[in-house]
Amino acid sequence: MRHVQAPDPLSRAFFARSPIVVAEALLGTLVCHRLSGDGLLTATIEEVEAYFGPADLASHARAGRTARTRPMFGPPGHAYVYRLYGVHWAFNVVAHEPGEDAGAVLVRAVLPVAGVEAQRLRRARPHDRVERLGAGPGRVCQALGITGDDSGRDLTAGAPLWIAPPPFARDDDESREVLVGPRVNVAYAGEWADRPYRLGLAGSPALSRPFVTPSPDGRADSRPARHHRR
DNA sequence: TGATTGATGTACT
DNA sequence: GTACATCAATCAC
Repeated sequence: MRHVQAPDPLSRAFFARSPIVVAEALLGTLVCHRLSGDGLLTATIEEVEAYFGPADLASHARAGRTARTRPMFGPPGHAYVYRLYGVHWAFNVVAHEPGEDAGAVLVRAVLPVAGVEAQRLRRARPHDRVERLGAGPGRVCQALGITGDDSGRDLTAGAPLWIAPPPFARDDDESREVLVGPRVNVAYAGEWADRPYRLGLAGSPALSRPFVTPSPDGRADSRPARHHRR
């Protein structure tokens, strides 16, 4: 396999902003995981969700600081990994402004870049198309080999797990356009369930599911919500 | 000490 | 479209 120069990690300051700002900034960036045996696995972030502090009824921080959620209340730029439905892992990046107590960005979908075959073999369904290997929070962790052991890890310190700036220019396609919608499966969160905190790259083949915005009459709109160009 | 609950994915009809 | 695996964290006694 071709040797790949490991890119530098994003700085602490990148993550020390509002979760929704960090969420949008993370689109197109590169998750890097160096694993003994598989070498360097990388994938671009295609879809994210922002979660705020205790006031956000959809956020794990709503219950306050617990053993599980401790990383969310810690310094920005660390990983928060938790078990979902007792089956899957989900990968978050801790992000909040200085002075705020908690916040994180859930990585819902990635597109494998380096170590694609290794990522394929890690998946329960290795026959999936590359574009679908990381299309969902659980799939992200399976493909990249991220587990609960990584929770609390500093993502700004480089190997073994870090996030690097976008590796590709996206000037000439519509992937720079950002889709916006409500977060997935947080209906229990009252008014917070409807807030537009799910972001994705328009035209990405790796989205976990389509973006659909509710229209004022309550029916689903057939067109995805469009955001400004970046 | 026991019961419920998910920021889901996969297999199956 | 529906069923269900599978379990840590959390909450109700």
